[in-house]
Amino acid sequence: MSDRAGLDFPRPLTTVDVVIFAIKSDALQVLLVQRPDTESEPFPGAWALPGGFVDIAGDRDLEACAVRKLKDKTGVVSPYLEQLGSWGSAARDPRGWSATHAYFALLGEHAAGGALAADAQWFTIGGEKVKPKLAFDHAEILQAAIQRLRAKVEYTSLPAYLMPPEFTLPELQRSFEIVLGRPLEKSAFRTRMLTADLIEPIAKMRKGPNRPAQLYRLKKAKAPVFFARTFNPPE
Amino acid sequence: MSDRAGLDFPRPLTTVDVVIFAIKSDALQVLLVQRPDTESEPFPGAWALPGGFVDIAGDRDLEACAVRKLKDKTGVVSPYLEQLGSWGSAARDPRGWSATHAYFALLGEHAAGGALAADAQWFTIGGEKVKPKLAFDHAEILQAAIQRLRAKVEYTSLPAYLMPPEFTLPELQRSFEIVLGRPLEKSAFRTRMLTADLIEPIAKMRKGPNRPAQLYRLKKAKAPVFFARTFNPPE
DNA sequence: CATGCTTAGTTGTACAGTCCAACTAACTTA
DNA sequence: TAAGTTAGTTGGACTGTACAACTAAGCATG
Repeated sequence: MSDRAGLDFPRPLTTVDVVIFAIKSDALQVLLVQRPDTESEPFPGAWALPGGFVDIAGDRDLEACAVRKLKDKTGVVSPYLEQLGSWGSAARDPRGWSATHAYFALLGEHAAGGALAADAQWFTIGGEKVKPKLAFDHAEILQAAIQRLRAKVEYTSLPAYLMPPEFTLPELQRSFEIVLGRPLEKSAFRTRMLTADLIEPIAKMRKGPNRPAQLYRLKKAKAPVFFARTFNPPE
Repeated sequence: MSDRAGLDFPRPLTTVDVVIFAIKSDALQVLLVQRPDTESEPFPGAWALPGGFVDIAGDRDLEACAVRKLKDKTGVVSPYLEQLGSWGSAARDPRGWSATHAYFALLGEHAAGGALAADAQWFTIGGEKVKPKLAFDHAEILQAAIQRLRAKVEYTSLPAYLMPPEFTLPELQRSFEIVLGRPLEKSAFRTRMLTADLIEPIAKMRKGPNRPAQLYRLKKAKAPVFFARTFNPPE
């Protein structure tokens, strides 16, 4: 049945979905969109990850489709976009066998504060899920994205993409802690960040109610940094 | 154009491809299949990764499709199968917009020594490629798989899946070195393997021309072990 | 003004695990 | 027996994480 000489066989429905993360209100949040509330649609009115069908006439490749769908809902281009994985089966969509190519994106604080499409909204992540029940297998995809992000935060600089353009080291540490859901040891964190080729100080301090803090910014065109060792796991 | 109310729009061709690794002749090898030598097929007679179209009537999900295609060519089920990623674009296949969901598999020495389908053959990997020019974008997929495998070998126990049922520690170390393409430090390697919950000694020694070596086997139903730290990078 | 509190930044020490050199153990060959 | 080889072990140096304790720099209060 596979590798048919002709191409006249049924093909899976093919979509791209994007898990878009940001830190808002001191919490990790994800962008969801509300599906149309019409009876002819699967999961009417339910919340889902942004995404939809691949347009083979307009999308050059999968990543271009992901970039398009992200921009449709947020109006911006993400500083970090990574392919998460794909899900495909007979069971995911009542309309028939379907597959999705999932990506996850990290939005900086300023980008995440902008206007959204009318059907889009930020939701706070609790554990490995959100409050609303999600359409399709999107809860599973969201969980996979959260697990992937958290695993990579243990040994990379990924949360730097969630920061505003200028930030202090304690603020950066806080972003790691929010994603991971646990405190990190300050001196090890500082050593890690200051010895990596990642950030540079700017000639400005953050004034607050206590001691002023040095402001930093990401170095130009910065790819994520990989560290040789993870933070120690929580007990 | 996306999220169309109806489903009467063109869909991408959808395939699953599997990068199957094994160690044979003291080298990392990958299984390739030769495409049909007919003019009506794209890349006639060229070597390609095992795979092909998703059969939406017979394949429950993407992974089932991958397992089927691996078994078609090798006759066995792999002890380790991991999703690698997906590639989809207008440019990969002259027949039209297509997407593939790629997996990589690790075959133990015994499984890799068995009979193959008539069109399949093992090829030695040099650097991040093989000698033959591959069909479609399979050279790119193979490169991604090799990079993924090597990156994960720095901090996991993955090469254990490439071993025969019984092995010595120096043999296990050799498998890591073959995949990584560089020597590893013996005492650190032994500490790593013996303190992980991965292998157990059996009541048998390997007799050879020098000192006898203790034989080990993988502990039952063993998921890969993750280590907190990578081996030090080569200079 | 002094004191206490808070957060920013720093420092010395302990620890786990990687690397290296050197060693002992167990075999084979000349 | 000596030399060579591989298997297995050990002490010390190194890296970077965690911890406790400290100094620095502000603010509020009495």
